[in-house]
Amino acid sequence: MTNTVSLLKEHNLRNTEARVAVLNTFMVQPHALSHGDIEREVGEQFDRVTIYRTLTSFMEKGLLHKVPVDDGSTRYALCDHCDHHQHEDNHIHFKCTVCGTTQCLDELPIPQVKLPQGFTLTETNFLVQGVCKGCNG
Amino acid sequence: MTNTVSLLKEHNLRNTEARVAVLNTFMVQPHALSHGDIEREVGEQFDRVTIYRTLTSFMEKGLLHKVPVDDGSTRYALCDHCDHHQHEDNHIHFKCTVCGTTQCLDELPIPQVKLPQGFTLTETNFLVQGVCKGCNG
DNA sequence: GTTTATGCAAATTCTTTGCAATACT
DNA sequence: AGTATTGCAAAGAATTTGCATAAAC
Repeated sequence: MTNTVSLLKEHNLRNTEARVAVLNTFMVQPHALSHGDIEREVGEQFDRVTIYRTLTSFMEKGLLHKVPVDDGSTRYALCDHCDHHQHEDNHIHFKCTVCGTTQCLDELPIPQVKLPQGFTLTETNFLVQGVCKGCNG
Repeated sequence: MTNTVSLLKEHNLRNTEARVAVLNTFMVQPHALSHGDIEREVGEQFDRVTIYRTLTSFMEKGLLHKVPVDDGSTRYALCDHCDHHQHEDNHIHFKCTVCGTTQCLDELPIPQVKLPQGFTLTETNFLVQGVCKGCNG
C-alpha cells in the first residue's frame, strides 16, 4: 500500500504527526507547493520551523524534489522515481498565469537535449507557462 | 548603437547612474543574476532598495525577464526579443551545480511541446542542470 | 516645472540556528 | 535506552513601503 505512513517508512523517515500532515498535503494537492502553501494548510497545528525542517528532510530522503519557478519561491513536488542519490523529475511543469498554480504534466515526457561540448547533464526541468484547463474553461 | 544608455531610452527608462550600472552588469555577465549578485557588483555605490526597484522597473519595461530556478532565488536575464507586452525567452538555461551559475545556451532552441486539451501556452522555459564546460575542464 | 528616481529608516516576511523537552523505534 | 523530531526564542536574510530629497526630462 502506498499511504502516507508507509511512504515515510520506505524513505527512512520517522512517522510523526507533522510529517503525515505535510505529506498528505502534497498527496491531495495536484501542484507544486511552497512552504507558505503548506503553512496555510497545516500551520495551525505545527510550528513554522517544523515545516521547514520537514521539507528539508523530505528532500534529503528523496520524497520531494524542488520545482523551478520564476517567482523567487521555493516549491516542492512529490517525487515519482527519485531516490536519495539522485532526483529524477522527468516531466513537464506547467504554471498557470491566471490562478498561479504549478502542476505536473506527468503524461508529457521532457524532450532530449544535446548539450555543447564540455557540458555534463544531471537533470532537466521543463517549465511551461500559460493558462490551465480550469482557468480556460 | 546598442549601448546601455540607448537601451534605457528605447525602453522608456530614465537614464540614471544606478540603472546604467545595473544594466551594465547584465551585459557583462553571461548568466542569470539575482539581486544579491548585483548588489555584490555595484552595491557600494547604490542603495539596496534602489537595486530592487531598478530590477522591477526593468522587468516592467521589458528589459529583463525572470529566469526559473529551483533554489528560491529570483534571477533575471536580459530579454532578447521581449517587449513589454509579452516576454519571450526561447532558449535553454543551464545551471552548473559546481559553480552555481546559470547561463543561457542561446544556440539551442527549446523543443516544441504539445499541451493537453484545454491548456494554452504563452511561454516555455527549459532548465538543464549539470556541470559546465569551465568546471569540467 | 513636473514627473520620476533615490536614499534612508523602518516594517514585513522568509529562513536558519541553538537548545531543552518530547516523541519515535 | 538511544536517537531523531519538535517547539520556542531569537538571530539573520531577503524584500517591501513611506516619505523627504534630489535628479531627469
